[in-house]
Amino acid sequence: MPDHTVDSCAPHADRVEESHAEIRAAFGAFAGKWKLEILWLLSQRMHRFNELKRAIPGVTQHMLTQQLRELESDGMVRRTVYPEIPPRVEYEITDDTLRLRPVFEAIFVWSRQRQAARAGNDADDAAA
Amino acid sequence: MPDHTVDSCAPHADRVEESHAEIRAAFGAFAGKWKLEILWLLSQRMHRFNELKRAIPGVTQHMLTQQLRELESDGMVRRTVYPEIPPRVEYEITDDTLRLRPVFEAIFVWSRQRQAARAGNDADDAAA
DNA sequence: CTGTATCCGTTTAGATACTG
DNA sequence: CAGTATCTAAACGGATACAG
Repeated sequence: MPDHTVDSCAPHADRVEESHAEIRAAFGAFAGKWKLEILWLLSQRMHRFNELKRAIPGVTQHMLTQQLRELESDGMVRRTVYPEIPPRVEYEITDDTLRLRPVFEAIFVWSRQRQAARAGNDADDAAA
Repeated sequence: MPDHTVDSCAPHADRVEESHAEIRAAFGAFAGKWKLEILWLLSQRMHRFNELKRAIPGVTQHMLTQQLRELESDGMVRRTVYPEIPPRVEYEITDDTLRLRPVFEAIFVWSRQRQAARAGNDADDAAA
């Protein structure tokens, strides 16, 4: 999708500065040690609280609750409480975070290219 | 590049677990408050130390040095020292980080969709 | 210019106990 | 099950001063 809000003849420096502000804002939305991992898990499917806790080795209840609350107030995650015994709380992504899937896919591609490049370098080293 | 190490008829859960390990590793590579922003700036062009410092409002010399050293030892950034007076140090991306550009572009797309969705919701709210 | 060293406050993290 | 509350320790981050 081309950007028709900006004159495409504008000097490159303007676009870079605008991009810088944008990317800072975007990065801020998922800054936090566990947020990307939480969002990635939720982009696969809905999770209950303890499901997330088990799925993320190393996270504590304390931090998981905190990060989930921040994601919720940023509109990145929807929290649904079922008033049952025992209690059930489900976490889902919102439309905003569903659109993060291409980002995760791009990260996958990068990660695999990086591993392949390293394997290639290792092979070169071994051959040399 | 398809994954031929795994039977493509394998249950979905296997792929998800494999993906989880991959994405954790990938996230770890640019975990750190300033790393994504540094990598994004360097993906545009080479920067000198103080250029980066000026370009990243809020970063301190301390943290910038630390994060650059970590990125360097992870092979994400190349550091070149010119033994001149005054000293000159240049930071460039490596091939590994050049391939992060699609990730940044995906983040841009997401960021703009998010803003557009919010503007749309605001318009809906106003119209209702 | 490009750092390093130090001090200090904030954030993160882990452990434990307790609640609806 | 899904949290909250509290305490403590460690890691992170920022300000300042100093150095090659």
